[in-house]
Amino acid sequence: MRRDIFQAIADPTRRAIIALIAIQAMTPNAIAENFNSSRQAISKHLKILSECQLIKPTNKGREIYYQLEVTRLKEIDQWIAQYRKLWETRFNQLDNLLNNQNQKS
Amino acid sequence: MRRDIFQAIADPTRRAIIALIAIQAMTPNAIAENFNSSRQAISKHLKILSECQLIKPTNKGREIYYQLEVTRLKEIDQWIAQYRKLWETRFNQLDNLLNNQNQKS
DNA sequence: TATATATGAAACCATTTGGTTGCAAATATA
DNA sequence: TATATTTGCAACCAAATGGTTTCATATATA
Repeated sequence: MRRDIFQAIADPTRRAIIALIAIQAMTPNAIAENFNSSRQAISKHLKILSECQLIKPTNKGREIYYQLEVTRLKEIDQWIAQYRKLWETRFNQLDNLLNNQNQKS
Repeated sequence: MRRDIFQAIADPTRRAIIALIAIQAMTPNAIAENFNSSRQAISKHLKILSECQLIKPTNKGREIYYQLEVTRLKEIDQWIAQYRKLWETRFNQLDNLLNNQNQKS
């Protein structure tokens, strides 16, 4: 099981779950009502999101509220950051230039 | 085949390929030298990256140079942006508050 | 021209993924 | 207490994924 945050956000259903509970914490049942697949399928997604700490459960009687741990998304942000300066400073044009020169491994 | 950009960057080998050719465009062989898996395995990754236009091939004789289309990563950046303001403005604390109140679907 | 090199495509395979159904445990409610 | 509700876990399954080996094609080079 790889179970890193990049793999966690790769699934569109999981991204939709993230978007849902970003507004407010929700129970598995309430989350599942927003999708066509079964509650158990959603629970599996919640498990994956929990395992990489993108969401955090809070027990309340027999219900469990899942809430977004938004700071975990900083990891993605940091990965993107190293490329952001490339598209901001037009270094990609430098790449075009390099592409027209002789190269060897 | 889902083949969207989130799925493309989910694989650690593909992220390593992106990091490699961000410096300069490279041929499949040159890229494969940096990994333990076969050239064909790398070629499959390049195909996936090409299909969602994260990289762009340029023919040069019998060689093909793959170059990063860095602007495609903006799509990830835009997805992250909607959550960035959450961790910047401490709205996640508001989530904690909501979690302690009664909720219904 | 004959040979070597660079690449992509196809066939195959083991593992992972995302889904299902069924069940058990814990908590609420009649 | 008996029943209903909420949830997680296990078993199972089809499809996707990431890898391999083999082969065909195109371009350099001897």
